[in-house]
Amino acid sequence: MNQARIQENIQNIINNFNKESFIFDLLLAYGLPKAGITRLRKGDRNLSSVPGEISWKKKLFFKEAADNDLHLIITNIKSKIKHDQRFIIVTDYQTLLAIDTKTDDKLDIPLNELPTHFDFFLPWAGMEKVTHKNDNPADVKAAEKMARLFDIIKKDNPDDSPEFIHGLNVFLSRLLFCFFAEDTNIFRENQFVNALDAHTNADGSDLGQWFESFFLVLDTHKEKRSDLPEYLNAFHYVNGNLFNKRFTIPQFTRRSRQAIIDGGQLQWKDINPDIFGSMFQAVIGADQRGSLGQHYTSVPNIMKVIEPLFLNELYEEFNKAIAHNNPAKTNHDLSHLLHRISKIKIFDPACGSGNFLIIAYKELRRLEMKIFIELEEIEKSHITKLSNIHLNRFYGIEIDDFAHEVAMLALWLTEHQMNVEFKKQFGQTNPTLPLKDSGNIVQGNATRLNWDEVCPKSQEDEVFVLGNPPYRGFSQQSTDQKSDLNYILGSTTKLDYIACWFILGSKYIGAHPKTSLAFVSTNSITQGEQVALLWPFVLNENKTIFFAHKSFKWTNSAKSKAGVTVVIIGITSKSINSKIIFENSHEKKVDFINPYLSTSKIIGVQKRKEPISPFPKMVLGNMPNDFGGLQFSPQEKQEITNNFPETNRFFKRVVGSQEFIKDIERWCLWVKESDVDSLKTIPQIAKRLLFVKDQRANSKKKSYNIYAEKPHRFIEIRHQSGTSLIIPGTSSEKREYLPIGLLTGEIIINNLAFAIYNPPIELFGILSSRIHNNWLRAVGGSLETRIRYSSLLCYNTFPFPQISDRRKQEITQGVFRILEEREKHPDKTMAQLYDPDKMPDGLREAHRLNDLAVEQCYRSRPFQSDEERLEHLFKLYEQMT
DNA sequence: GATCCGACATATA
DNA sequence: TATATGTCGGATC
Repeated sequence: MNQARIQENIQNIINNFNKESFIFDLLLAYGLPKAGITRLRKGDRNLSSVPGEISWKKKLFFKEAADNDLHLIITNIKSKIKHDQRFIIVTDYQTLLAIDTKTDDKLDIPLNELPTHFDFFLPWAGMEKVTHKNDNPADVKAAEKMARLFDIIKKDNPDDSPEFIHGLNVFLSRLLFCFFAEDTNIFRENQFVNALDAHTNADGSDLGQWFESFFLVLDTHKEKRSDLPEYLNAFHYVNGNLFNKRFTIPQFTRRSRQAIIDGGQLQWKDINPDIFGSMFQAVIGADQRGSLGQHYTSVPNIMKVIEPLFLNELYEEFNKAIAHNNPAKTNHDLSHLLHRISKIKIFDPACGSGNFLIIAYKELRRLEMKIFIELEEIEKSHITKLSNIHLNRFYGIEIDDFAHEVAMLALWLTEHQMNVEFKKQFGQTNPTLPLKDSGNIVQGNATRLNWDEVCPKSQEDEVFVLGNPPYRGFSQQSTDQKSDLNYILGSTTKLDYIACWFILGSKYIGAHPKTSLAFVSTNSITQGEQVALLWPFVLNENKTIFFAHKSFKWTNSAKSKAGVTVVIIGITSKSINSKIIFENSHEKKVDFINPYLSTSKIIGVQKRKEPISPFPKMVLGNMPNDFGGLQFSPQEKQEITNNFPETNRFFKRVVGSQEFIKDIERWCLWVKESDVDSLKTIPQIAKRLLFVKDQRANSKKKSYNIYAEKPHRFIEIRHQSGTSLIIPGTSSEKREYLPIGLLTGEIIINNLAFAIYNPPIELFGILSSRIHNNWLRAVGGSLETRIRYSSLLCYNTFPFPQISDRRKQEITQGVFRILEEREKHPDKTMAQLYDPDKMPDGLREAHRLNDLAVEQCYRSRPFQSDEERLEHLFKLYEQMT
């Protein structure tokens, strides 16, 4: 049961309040076993015989009270209860008091406010109030410690061969296992570090040898061991292939030996295998240290993937089964579900150190436990309950050798943790040692491997592909990554590297009836030019997007978080009627989700060289490619013109997005060929020209090299004198209107904005209209969530009808109204004028009138909503293309 | 020659 | 450190 459902349940209790059933309804709302609650109600499970009191072992002590001193009553109860009841509740049905006996948290609220405090009782639903489960400083500390240890050992062993590095990776993961084992009852407490400390020399000289024999012991059955000192023989057989290969063990020194002993002092049981593995990923490459853990996926984000991908559906089946009034039916359905979840395969083709696999494993084990609890309630049987969810149905591909070692290790550690949880509940469990098979984690390049070989599937297999593959924009990709993309697509492309995973994932799903996929991805594959490039390769063979999380900012608890905005996309070939869009923690059921993650019936808008509407040409501003050399701040310019007043004529104002929006003064050199010689006589300018010349000459690009000989000029010049319409290339998404402007005089627009030279005035009105804004947001690119204008994608594709001169005049009048309103605030920048909270009323009204005039051109009936505007635009777009 | 993008970049409070 | 909001020129077509 998820939290939203629980909250809904509680709201229902309050809305249809019933004194008699309140407490039982409350327990039901959290998904506690129905059969148990029924028996509690009948009385045979109630440990209290006092009327108005309900006492349920480990769960609840409830008391109805008419007295006015509820506080006194609850304190009294707290001091007397003896069946480990988690919550005490006392109420007079006006006020509700509650105590969480485990955390000592208290609740004191009017009863009708219960829905907003529903989280207080979440432990009933198996959700502990761990405030920052994913913000564990212990993980970071441990990772840093391991990184230091790695450095020390590396320094003492200057061997860079791949074999040695691999051996070191394996050694570190074994060490991690030992640390963890002695803190979590796999070994005895401190058994490993004590043994090491007592039986090796302080200078580290014999430590390598000791590890060699120690690992051999862990890999040998107790019966097969002989002549071992008692302290070594006391270690259990571990197996699981963790210790079965021989590698060169590094040399140790006093320092590295001490570092290992110090490592044992950490509280390893506080560490989450879900996260800590990711931290260690960056241990190896010193160049990655700064970005330690930047890219690991936090538990909440993993949940955003696995819940809609499969977990919610499994819980639906679970809830349906326990809702039967017929125990035999419930029993049957639950057994079926048990079987189903034991057969599920989970596959992460970019698994890193296995976070997704670990969380998925944990969630399946938890569901399995809940099913066992329900079955127990029904049967009171003593069938042997042992988990049937095995690590060998978890698959992964990881390119990094160390991460892949850690992934296998972390899966074992998680299995152990779940076994401990299981034992607490059922008194027995599968033994942790000797370790069984771990997950099927393959080390390799996922873009080159055959996924069907890594995770084979029969027609009956239910497979869920998930993960957070690497993102890399086209100009950041390495040569190898480019050839990976090329290999998959058969041609060069401007797609992000993650496209490999979507395309291969789609191929892997094929037409398989029981396979779905969901990845966390950079949002740029759902915007701008990439949409039309990527999605035809993905949404083939009846595949659809069946859920999507719209753009949200990437976060985790790493020190320096990756700067990216992400989406989550689920794809399947199953036919699913109602798709779900998640946005700002709200979900919306829809019929269709397009690759922009909205609901219009549009697949992808392609870049166009020419406008489809009767518009003049829009061009990118003038591109300096000057490495900063040809542009000057007012101070820099003044320094020169003060000394050489005749140089004033060489400078012109230059405007990009920022200069226009924030009214920033900036100057550039803009000269005729004939003036170049006199330019060179000014020392400050000559210096700049030399700089530009050098930079251009050193560029990899031939076209830049050519212009090294003309360092006084911008490389690409498109300027025309007269009036120009400026459209900023990037602008905040918070603004209701795109701030555009008319520039007069010789102002140079640079490549950070677009220009229409000597435009018809009504174009100003059309491009600043709400309906055009809708279009940009729908089909344009973006920088994270900022609006990014582009001529080919936004302007040339914008459908606008041919209009009469009268209409043109109406719009032109509106434009003048907007300009007048702006002029009333000469001291304000565009950023201030278009701040959605502070926009002057007059300006807003002028825009409203402009919108009306523009929208009149499409149809006489006014549009009711943005959705309606977009529908209309898409229809028109299809007609016009 | 022209342009769209960034597991971003940078200023500001 | 968190928040707000747009640089610059590389790589590709």
